[in-house]
Amino acid sequence: MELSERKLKILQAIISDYIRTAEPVGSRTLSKKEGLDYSPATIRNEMADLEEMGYLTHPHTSAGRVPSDKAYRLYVNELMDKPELTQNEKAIIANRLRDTTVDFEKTIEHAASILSEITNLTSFAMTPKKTEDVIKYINLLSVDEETVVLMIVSESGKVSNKAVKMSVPYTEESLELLSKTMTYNYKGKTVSQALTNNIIANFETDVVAMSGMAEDVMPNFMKTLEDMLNVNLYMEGLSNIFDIPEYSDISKAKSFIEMLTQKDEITKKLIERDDGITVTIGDENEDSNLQDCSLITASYSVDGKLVGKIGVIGPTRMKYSKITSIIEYLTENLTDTFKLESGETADESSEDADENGPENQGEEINE
Amino acid sequence: MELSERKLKILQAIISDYIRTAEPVGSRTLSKKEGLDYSPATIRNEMADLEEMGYLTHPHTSAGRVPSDKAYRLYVNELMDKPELTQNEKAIIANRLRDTTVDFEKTIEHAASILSEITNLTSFAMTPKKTEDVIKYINLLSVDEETVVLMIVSESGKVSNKAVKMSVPYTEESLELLSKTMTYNYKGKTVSQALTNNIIANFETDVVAMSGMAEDVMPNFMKTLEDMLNVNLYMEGLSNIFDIPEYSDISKAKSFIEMLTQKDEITKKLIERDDGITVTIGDENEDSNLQDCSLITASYSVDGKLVGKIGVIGPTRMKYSKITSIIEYLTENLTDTFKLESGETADESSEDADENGPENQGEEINE
DNA sequence: AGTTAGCACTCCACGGTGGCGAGTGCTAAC
DNA sequence: GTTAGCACTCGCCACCGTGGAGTGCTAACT
Repeated sequence: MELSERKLKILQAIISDYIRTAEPVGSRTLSKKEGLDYSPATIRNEMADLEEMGYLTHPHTSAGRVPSDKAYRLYVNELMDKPELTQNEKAIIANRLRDTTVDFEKTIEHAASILSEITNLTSFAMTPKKTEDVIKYINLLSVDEETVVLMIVSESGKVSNKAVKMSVPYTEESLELLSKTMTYNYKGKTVSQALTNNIIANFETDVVAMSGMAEDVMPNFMKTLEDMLNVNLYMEGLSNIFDIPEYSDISKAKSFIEMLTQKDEITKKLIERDDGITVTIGDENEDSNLQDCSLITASYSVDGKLVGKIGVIGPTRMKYSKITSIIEYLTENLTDTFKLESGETADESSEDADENGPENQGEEINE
Repeated sequence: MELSERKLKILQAIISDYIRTAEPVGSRTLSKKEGLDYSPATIRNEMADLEEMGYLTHPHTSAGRVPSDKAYRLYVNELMDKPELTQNEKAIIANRLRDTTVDFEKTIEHAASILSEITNLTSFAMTPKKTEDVIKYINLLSVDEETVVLMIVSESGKVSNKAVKMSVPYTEESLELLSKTMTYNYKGKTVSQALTNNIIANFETDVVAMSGMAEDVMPNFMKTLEDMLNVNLYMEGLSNIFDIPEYSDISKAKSFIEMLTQKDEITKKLIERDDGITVTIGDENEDSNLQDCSLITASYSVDGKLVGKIGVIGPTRMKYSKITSIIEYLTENLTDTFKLESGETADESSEDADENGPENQGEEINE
């Protein structure tokens, strides 16, 4: 059976009505809609067809129709119109995003919380996976007789460090030599390359003279590199999931929250997802705990390379169009921020962040 | 009215029964208990007295008795016996705690998750408030023509850094001079002292020759110091709160989770709490969302000075005795860890962490 | 052939009812 | 002071019965 013009219209009406009200939609309600000037009976016939085709379901005989995941998929792919955000809405997002005084991590966390507040959904944001980050600079710095600080600076401007207890005496000169040798050996390599290259072995043969120092430093070097690969996940608005009617059942809510709080799992899944805006709806999600939810994620980039993810999780019955627009705009903004400022010095704007007046801060973007 | 020996016995029996079963306790049940060889009627009389004195309540006429917060308080203060953990239980905690390969932050997070798993409650752990941390060392390091890295090392071994974009040209020598001057000025001061001293103003007058560089560096210095004051809060086992019968009501559960996920608020409250083991029961908590819960917190220290907190939140009906012992042991262990290793190099044990065999890892401490 | 009115039917939601069980409070006897 | 006995209270639960919303089908209409 083909999806006639009229069927599409009806389907769209059902979907948007259901998204708005969370109530099954009946034929009478629909027939009163603008642009659907048919009797309830006619609409019922069409709905029966749509149900047969898998676009609608029926909680029980005498209830209205509810869109299926298949219907949402059609809606997202073809039916919905993605509205441009208004200037005002954009200003709210941009202002709040700029209103971060601290570092990169905090900005990401902040972005998640903005997203959650605006959408009234649970949001999350993942810092970039830094596998491809390139080592720029390695330095060892004397702190006291037995402590040095190992410091790794990467092309993306990230600085990682670790205090190292030295078991052998050292001089400023030997420290500098070791720093230079390490920089020479690893500069230009990505973090993951450096890690796979079996660093320690290489070193022992290369620079026998200071093998004692290297023995102290290298394990810490590896650990710091590993640390640099770590991805942080921030989650905000967790309690919003209680607005999903499916989770008014406590045991379901519990297992859902259990799943969401397993950051490692979530992170893995986020990494696997495609870059760009990605929507998965209901049973398109593998995880059984997610089958009543939809996920919208998008990626932002840092320095044009490293890719982080941000997104929301909510009921399949969510405002796909609006939310997609919001996330799109938010990630564009993030990417811009991290291009412009090239690294950590992203905070001159803290003084004039409220130039559009503080009255914008608390507003909410609706509909 | 006095609390006779017999009343205390009955009260204790009710409390421990109720903690175990979560069901109101009736007179018949009690009279069958070891050591309470009175008829139900006698016990009923005593219970009526206890209720009048405020130690028991009554969900409704024909239900058994339930301990009041006042009763729990009495129990915690006087009635309960704090059992020493068995060697096996201690080994489980110690082993799992040692099984952290990474840094300080991760260890704290790990401790929270251990605590949550063992107690089946929601746990949290706060990293120390570093107000009292003493600045040991400040360094500026050239990365490229326009970027330097500012690094602050503290007595407790914590290293903080920040990449700084320089708006004026600089030489290695001027960098070193600035580092030395800063170190000279701030070494020995605590982070909070340094912050209150109006650093920037001081500097402009002192070292006119490099005021351009200082103008770039000082704001970042302040921000980094502020950053050092940040306290991180980790929370684990959030979903365990659904086991509290009070929160089988969705709207209550929602507002509860809302409260718990406001990290700033929670952090503030944790900081305010006394050091050492502290138990607050039900309505002893100011927050209205916490009035059905009890909180047990304890403090651990790092380097003998900085104090962090760790604790659990659960139903007033929790196993106070067991949980107190667990938290006590855990914090002792944490304090030891951070004394021994003095700083960041806390990970040699990663290889032999499972010396007692991996079969211990999954076990749970019951009763 | 497509559309519509009419009607019987289905099923949920909701409020009331009655029996059961657990546990109490009181009284009177031990 | 302790206990047995008994009436009473209340929550829980299962069981209606009714009302409303919405459907599917059929037959009539355009």
